[in-house]
Amino acid sequence: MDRHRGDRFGDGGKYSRMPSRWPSDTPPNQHQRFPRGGGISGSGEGFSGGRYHPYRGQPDYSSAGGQGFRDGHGDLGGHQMPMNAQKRGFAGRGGSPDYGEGNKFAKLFVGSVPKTATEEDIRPLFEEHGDVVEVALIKDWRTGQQQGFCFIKYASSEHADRAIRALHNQFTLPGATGPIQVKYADAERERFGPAEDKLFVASLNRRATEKEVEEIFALYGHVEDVYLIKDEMKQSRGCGFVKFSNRDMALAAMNALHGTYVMRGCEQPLIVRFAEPKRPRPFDQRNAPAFGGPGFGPHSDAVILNRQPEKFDEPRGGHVPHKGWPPLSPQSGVLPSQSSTQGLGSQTVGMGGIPPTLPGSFGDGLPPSNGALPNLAPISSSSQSFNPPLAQAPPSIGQQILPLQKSLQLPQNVPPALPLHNALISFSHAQTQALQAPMQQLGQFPLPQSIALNSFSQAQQVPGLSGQLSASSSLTPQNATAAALHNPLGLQQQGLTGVPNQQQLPISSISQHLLQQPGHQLPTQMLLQQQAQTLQSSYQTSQQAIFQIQQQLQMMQQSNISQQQSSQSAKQQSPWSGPPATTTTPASMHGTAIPSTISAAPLHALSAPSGAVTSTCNWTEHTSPEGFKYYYNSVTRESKWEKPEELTVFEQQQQQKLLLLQQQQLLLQQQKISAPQLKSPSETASQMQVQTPVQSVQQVAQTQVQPQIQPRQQTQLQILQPSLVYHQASGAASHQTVQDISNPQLHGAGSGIQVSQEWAWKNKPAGS
DNA sequence: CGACGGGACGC
DNA sequence: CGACGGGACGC
Repeated sequence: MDRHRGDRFGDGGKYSRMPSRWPSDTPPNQHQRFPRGGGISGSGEGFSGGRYHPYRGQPDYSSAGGQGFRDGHGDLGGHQMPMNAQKRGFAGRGGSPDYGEGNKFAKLFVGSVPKTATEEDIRPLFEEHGDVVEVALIKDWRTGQQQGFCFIKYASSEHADRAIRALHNQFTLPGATGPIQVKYADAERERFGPAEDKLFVASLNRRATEKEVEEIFALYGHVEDVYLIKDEMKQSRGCGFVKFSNRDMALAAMNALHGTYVMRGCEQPLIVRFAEPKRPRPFDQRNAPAFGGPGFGPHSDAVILNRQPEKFDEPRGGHVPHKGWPPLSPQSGVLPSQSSTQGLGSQTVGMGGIPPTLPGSFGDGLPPSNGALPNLAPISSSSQSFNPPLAQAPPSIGQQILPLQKSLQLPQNVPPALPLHNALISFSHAQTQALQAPMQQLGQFPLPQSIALNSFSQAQQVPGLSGQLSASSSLTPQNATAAALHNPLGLQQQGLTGVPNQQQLPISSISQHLLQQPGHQLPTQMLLQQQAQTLQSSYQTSQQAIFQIQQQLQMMQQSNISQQQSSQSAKQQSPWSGPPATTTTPASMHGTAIPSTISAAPLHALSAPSGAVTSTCNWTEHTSPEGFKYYYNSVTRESKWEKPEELTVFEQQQQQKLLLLQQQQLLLQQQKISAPQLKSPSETASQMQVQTPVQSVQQVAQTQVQPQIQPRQQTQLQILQPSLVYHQASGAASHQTVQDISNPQLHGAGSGIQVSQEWAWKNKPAGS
């Protein structure tokens, strides 16, 4: 049909794959058909290009690709939900062969296709990942010139999903200027419900690059896209969009980062919320909650009635950033032109108030160089861009804590209890961290490993430097949890102790110290009550955290299953069946290989808690831009205004689990309490949680009055509860952990750095 | 506070 | 190769 002249790229070179993807998602076979990599034409140098993710090719950390994950639409190849759930009314534009009759096909938009490409150039690549029903190279109907993009129609969305995961940003077609973009066609989007995997992010450091932003968000899931809005001068405007592979990741990130994470050089914590539709029409009923029957618009009374108080769908997280400014990949090297950065740095905050004592305190493995600012480059820094920014970057640590303070005096019409939600959310962070490592080991989790690890090791550092301690104090709890969670996975040893160099104060030792602290001097009463309240008020949020975890666990399980299957079954399978072999153990793991067996058993134990409880619910609550609640099913892609009964039931189950656990703990603790000394305030806390229903919100705010003690409690709890957490693993257990974990953060935050330091100091290794 | 690029429907 | 169809954000 339309072959085209202009053969710009004479070389028969095929697709040049982005380097980093090489190991993981190359289908075993099919190589012959589509020689990739090979001696590829260097043309596809994606790095300098202005597009996002020019860096994706960097070898450093992003090892595993985005595959192995169910994507936002909740499909994991194979099992599928009865498609019938697909709404008929709107979704399928009736009549069309494409959309009628089951809506099977899925059309993808493919961008960055060389205008000279032919179908023969394109099709094979996509056939590697699914049944291609059609390839449509779009060209201007007048000039006949190709437009540089095409549409690929797959037999089903599962195939399409696979293709997206495998190809988006992963290949550069010969002659193209950047990697191909693979996503659902606009026209398809409305069939798949709201894309709630995209976040709007503001309060970013204007000097931050897309990469840096990605690194922050990558802790919570696979970041597919980062776009920073820039002014005419190409300068970032401090806000942008982060797109995840699915909404759970997005939610996790939002939970953790919003209102808490302060980028270095910034005074305000990040604003993170679901992005509103790009199109001028914000919330057309046709798109998202499209169903619900006639007269069921956002403005109908029904909806309003359905509206709920404020469920913190967009909570603020107790996230304690790994480090204010992620250590950038070493090789990212230097900006050639320093000149271009003239005026920069001006808007960045000075070091106001924060002691400039933590030069080397950031990743990089740099030993904390005492006091010197020497390695702090002057303003010109931006060239070195990566370490130097410290120059004007006040110790992120301090900043990271500040946000928490701020969150305590939260602006918006948020109930005073809200701040404590931080706690829970931090859980999701810790959880994420905990789960990441294992998953990465499995090669299933597309997160920058180095980041997670760094977070760990950094937290462990807790060196004598007081300044850093503040950070440590806030990080430790999370890591403690992470560690705890690692345990059941058998990962703790590797994951934590496997970083001997940096680990100056292993969690275990911390815990021990904490345990050794006399605990009865605590004015616990109020605290406990407050905690109790926290428990209550944060239930909703915890639900989310729990849900996320369960999701992740599920994914892990599924991954394992598929792995097993794939390893058992013949190697010659459909190119797109099953995940890639995950044998490669990244060198970055400090040579600590994790037994491949870790996953299965413990995980099952985790996600198969006491009894046959529903582990997940595909329904999740969302808030439309207008503020109306609606519900979206990640599997069926249905969305509706009314709360699905499934969800209600699910929540009830979770609630029950919670209560159950509480009771168990109550018993457990009553026993202990009867003992001579009250050694564990946290126990009492749990007790109180049960006994004290709802306290006046005011008290919550006062929580911060008792800073130093919190950490102890927290850690203690960690130790006391592990069994519960592991074996019950129910949402309740998780919740518990979360809650307790959070406190130290809040308190540390509330009282500022000194407190944190104090705490850290007080808990320093025995000798002192 | 802030809000969207890059290419978006051929035959 | 066809073309949903209610009811209209809010600065």
